[in-house]
Amino acid sequence: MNIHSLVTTRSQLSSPSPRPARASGNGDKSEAILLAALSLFVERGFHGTAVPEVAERAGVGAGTIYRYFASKEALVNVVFRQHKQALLGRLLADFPLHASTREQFSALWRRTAQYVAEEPLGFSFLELHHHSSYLDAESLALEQRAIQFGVAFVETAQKRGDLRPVAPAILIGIVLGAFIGLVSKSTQCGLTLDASLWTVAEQCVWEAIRI
Amino acid sequence: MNIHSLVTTRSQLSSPSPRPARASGNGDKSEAILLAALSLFVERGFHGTAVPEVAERAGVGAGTIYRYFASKEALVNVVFRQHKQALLGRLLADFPLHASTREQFSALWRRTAQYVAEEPLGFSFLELHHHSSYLDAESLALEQRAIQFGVAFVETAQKRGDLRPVAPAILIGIVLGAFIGLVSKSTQCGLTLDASLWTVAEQCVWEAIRI
Amino acid sequence: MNIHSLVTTRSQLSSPSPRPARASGNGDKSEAILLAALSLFVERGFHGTAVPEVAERAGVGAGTIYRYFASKEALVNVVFRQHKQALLGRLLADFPLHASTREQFSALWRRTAQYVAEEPLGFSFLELHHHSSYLDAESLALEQRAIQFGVAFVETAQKRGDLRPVAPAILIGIVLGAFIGLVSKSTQCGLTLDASLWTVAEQCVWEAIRI
Amino acid sequence: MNIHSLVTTRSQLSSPSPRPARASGNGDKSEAILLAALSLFVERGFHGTAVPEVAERAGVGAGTIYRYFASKEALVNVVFRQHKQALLGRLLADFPLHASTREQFSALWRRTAQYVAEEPLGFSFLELHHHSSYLDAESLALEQRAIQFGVAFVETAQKRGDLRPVAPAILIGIVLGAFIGLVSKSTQCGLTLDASLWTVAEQCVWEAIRI
DNA sequence: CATGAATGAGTATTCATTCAT
DNA sequence: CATGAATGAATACTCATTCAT
Repeated sequence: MNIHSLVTTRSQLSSPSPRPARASGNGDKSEAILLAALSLFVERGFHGTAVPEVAERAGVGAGTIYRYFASKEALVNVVFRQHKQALLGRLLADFPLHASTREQFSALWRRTAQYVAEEPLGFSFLELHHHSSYLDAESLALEQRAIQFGVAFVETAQKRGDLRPVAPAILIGIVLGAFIGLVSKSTQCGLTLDASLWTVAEQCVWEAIRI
Repeated sequence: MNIHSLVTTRSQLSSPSPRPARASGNGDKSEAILLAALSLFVERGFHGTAVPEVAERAGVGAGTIYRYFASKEALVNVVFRQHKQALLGRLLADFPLHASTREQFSALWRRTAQYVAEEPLGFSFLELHHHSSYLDAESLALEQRAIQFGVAFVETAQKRGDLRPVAPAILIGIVLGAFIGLVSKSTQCGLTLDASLWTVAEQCVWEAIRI
Repeated sequence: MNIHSLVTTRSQLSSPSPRPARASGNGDKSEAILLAALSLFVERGFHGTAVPEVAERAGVGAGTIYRYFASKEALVNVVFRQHKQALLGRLLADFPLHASTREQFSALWRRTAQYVAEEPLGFSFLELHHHSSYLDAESLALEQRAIQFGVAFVETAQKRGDLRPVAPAILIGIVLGAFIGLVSKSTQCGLTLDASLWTVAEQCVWEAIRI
Repeated sequence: MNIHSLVTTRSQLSSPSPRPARASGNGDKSEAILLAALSLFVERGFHGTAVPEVAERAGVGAGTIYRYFASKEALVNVVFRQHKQALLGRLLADFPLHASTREQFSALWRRTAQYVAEEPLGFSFLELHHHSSYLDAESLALEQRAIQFGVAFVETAQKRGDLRPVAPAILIGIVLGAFIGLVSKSTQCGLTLDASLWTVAEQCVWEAIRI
């Protein structure tokens, strides 16, 4: 699969917050539950979070959660997909297919940084936690799509001779890992990542992978 | 605190596996429990792991765990310190204080890679999981020592003019993150990290931080 | 503190059984749990009673107990206070402050006998068991009030020259002990304590303490 | 059964402490276990006491207890019988069969007081705890013998016209209860029961039952 | 639809008892 | 004999899920 086809197959990738309100208006409750679940999962992890806690933080009854989600596991999977899709959507939307690799890299980097700024909890949940014990097939498939996109980007760039000729997984691991480590460490140290720091960091990581 | 004093204060940092066998031989049970706990914590996380599961995988009775560890929390802290100390011990042992920054970086990179090769579960546990909800004071202090060492290394190298002049947390985040991302991604993709891949990756990440 | 002030400070002393039913009706469950706990604590003591046993006898799920009581210890303290208050309430209600010592003694004796007749389990629990290992501050304070009342009664009567001039604790120990021994022994022997036996016993014990 | 036959059937009633040492000398361990068990049962009750605690206080291994006693229940029954027999032995030994009722009562009262002074833990265990949930047939039989002795004493005295003509259980309950209440209350209040207090109390209780 | 009381399977932990040394 | 490490059944308590209101 090449990068072109991945970018244009943008089915059902939507951002979480400005979701089109359903006529019934119960999207409010569902959204409140998803938000409460997200923040608790980030704080205490999936197994460390009790469903009644989610209900309380969402301001709904415990039973209500089960009107919107079949189980605690179903809930965490919706949270996962909601945010994975939001991030992936941003990366793919109007992806500059014909720009230089450096410009493409910069676009990906800045879009992800933007996502971190706007959805810090979403990013923390997606990237700072281990999901292996509860993701279902649909979530895993979504994750696969994201990986394929990364691989396609790297392979295309390598063919152009812009990136080091090593296994894409290596480069992706380094870049994504560096990004996550950056966010995580600066949060840990109370360091605010402003535009200039993001730019410096982008330059650093670009140096790691470029030829 | 400078890097010299940190490196020479190498109190009680020992590797986990070749622990000096006690005459009584009951270290066996304790070790089996620690090993079982480690692998389960890696698979399912602390909160997702039940004590009886640990007992079963260790091949001991559930009650036996409490002869060696006061509680599930005490157990996870021993696991944490055991491996954090092992890793930190390797990094600090005979650290080449008078070598060039590049050589020091290489030593740290290869020693950590060596640790990953020998104790993959230990590394996964240490770096791929969120420990904030259960670490006790002693474990946090140990973690602090590791961070101080990293900061001291970076600051020393920056004074020498060898590393980019940005907040140490940024560089540490990038390097450590890249390392973790590399390990995690290659595991995910079934890619074996051999010596040459480690060397390439080291070169990549060095390019990210050097001036 | 004198007997007059104790008797008129009759705050929140209520009898357990005819508790004003709440509209919601969940007092039923709570009451069933308290009743089941009471009977089991009498039979086997606090430490000899398992929470699931209480649940089963109350006809509720084990978890339900924890919706009404924070812990097994909280439960036993509510049981204790419920019955201690009921007994103390009966003793203090409209206490004949201006009657003769003999009449006051008779009132106390008959009121306690009445309580035994109506709440035999409550009395057994209160007086036939050692509570020291689990009573909380509130329960101990209540117990203290009961003791103060007894001491005040004895001291007042001694000043009037109606009771033997020995330490109140001695007289209280004898009277209360005799009452308890009487109840306990007659239960043991299958002897029903009817009105005439109560009257005889009262006369006996009065002879023990009067001048 | 009359009092004469009971007093002369003094089979196997022995005092606990100066037990004839067995040749093997392991009576020491057994005795240490019984002593430790006694003090713990008094402090925390049977169900609140763990066997390893008994072992530790006795200064023996946990397994050793099971060389002397078949189970925790067997142990508590031996403790019970040991002390019940000791008390009963004192009461029956050289009982003044031909003295006046008043003198006989005084003997019983003072002998029991003496027992309290010498074996306070034994008395506390026997009389201040509920044993119904673990006593075996042999212990219950011993208890029956004690009761029969009391009944025989009362009936004999009643025939002589010295005690009130009410059911013996009533009088026994009052006397025994008063004795226990006295000990218990004075302990509670930190009051030392000296010879004169014992004498006063005896006079009080005698007044309760005499004609 | 929404609720939250009720539940029982599941959790961490304790403890009476056994048995290899 | 004496031990104490080992155990697993039992305990107090939690929590995902259901269902009557």
